[in-house]
Amino acid sequence: VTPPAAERLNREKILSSALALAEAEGLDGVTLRRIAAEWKVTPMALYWHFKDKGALLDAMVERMMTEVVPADGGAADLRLLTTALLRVLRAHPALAEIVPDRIMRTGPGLDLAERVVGLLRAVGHSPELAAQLAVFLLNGLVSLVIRHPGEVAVGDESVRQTLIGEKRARLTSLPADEYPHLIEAADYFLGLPDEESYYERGVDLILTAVQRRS
Amino acid sequence: VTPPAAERLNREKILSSALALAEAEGLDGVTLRRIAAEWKVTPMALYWHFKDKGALLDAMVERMMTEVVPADGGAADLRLLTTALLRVLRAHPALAEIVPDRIMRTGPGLDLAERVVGLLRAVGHSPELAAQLAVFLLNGLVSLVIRHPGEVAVGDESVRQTLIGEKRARLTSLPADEYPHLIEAADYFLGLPDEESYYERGVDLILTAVQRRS
DNA sequence: ACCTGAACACCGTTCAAGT
DNA sequence: ACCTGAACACCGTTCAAGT
Repeated sequence: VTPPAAERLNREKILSSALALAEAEGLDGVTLRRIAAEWKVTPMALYWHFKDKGALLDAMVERMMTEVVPADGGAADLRLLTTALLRVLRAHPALAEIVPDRIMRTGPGLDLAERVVGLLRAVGHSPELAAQLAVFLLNGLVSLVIRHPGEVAVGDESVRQTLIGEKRARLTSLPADEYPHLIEAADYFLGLPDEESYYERGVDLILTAVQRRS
Repeated sequence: VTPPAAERLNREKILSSALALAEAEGLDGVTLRRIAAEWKVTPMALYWHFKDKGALLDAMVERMMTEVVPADGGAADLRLLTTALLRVLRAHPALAEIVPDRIMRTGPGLDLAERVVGLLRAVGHSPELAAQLAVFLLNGLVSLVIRHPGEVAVGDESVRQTLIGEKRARLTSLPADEYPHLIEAADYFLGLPDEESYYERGVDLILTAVQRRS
């Protein structure tokens, strides 16, 4: 009566469901009960494979971090490391927000942090400042992704359109004499004319701050 | 049988409970059911005063933003505006994380944004770039507060001590030959030697990035 | 105008028990 | 070793009804 191994649940199956749910519906769509339902199993079955939901989220971030592979030889170049990390965050926007709290709980995350702090130490910064700069770098990248103008971290497409519509209405109906600059920049807040230049500027901003330290 | 006005529920009572809960237990402690219980009322009573929970959170951010008062004459100085905003975010750390998504839904938030974008426009930036820089500025400040090293956004003190203890154990048990730089900077990740210099450096980082635009 | 009652559709988690 | 059953302690929200 014991099911064959192939039909048994395992961490990999749970993880793949969780990642798929996150991509399809955002982080709120990742619930233990829904993952369990996908594998026709009770929610409590998951607790054998993961200590709790936090451990599952850790594993999701860990999986994500294994995808950070800087361009050849780029492991010693801060800009290349930065863009490699940004690429992965953009590939998993729903997960980006939990990265800062969990990256140091994962092996590949620790490796990445070690490299970044090492590079900043090599420039002559103190251990403490190097650490602060590294954290600032990560937070900056995450903010670029999760506060992406015009994006809303919600799975349902119709809800998203409604929210964007409301935002447009609010912005365009602002009194022009009181908020001239916001109205002038309304397009920016509602959606990006050019996504790539948004991220290029963002990375430049962050690296400028991190590197031009007096 | 109609209760006198003084005993009736109103937005102000709800708001003050919500803010107190946020301060005491973090954002997760802010639930409609608990607020209702404090006023000996059913949860549904709140729906008369606020459209939904999102509207309550908007009101909380709005209240917060009214507290942003730059030093005398500082409304035209980017650094003074920045530190005034930071002061308020630090006073309400549990609310800081919802500020970016909701600030533009509040009157005082719009006023602040208008001023900041205006200052950046005055320096010669395009409307789009001024907007991106303003958003970057806000996100940077919020990140400083909510990812404050050694802080955990959880109300319960004993749980917090446990989490901090686990983090310390993880960091100090790292193999010294693989993670020399992380170990060297472990103190930074576990708690701040000097909180004020952390924020000073943070503000400098952000303003450096925002102002030194080529 | 302001609030209640009852219900719906969810959550994560614990604990004992089964195979 | 791996999973189920039953239960607990919560969430936000809708809708009709009451005063």
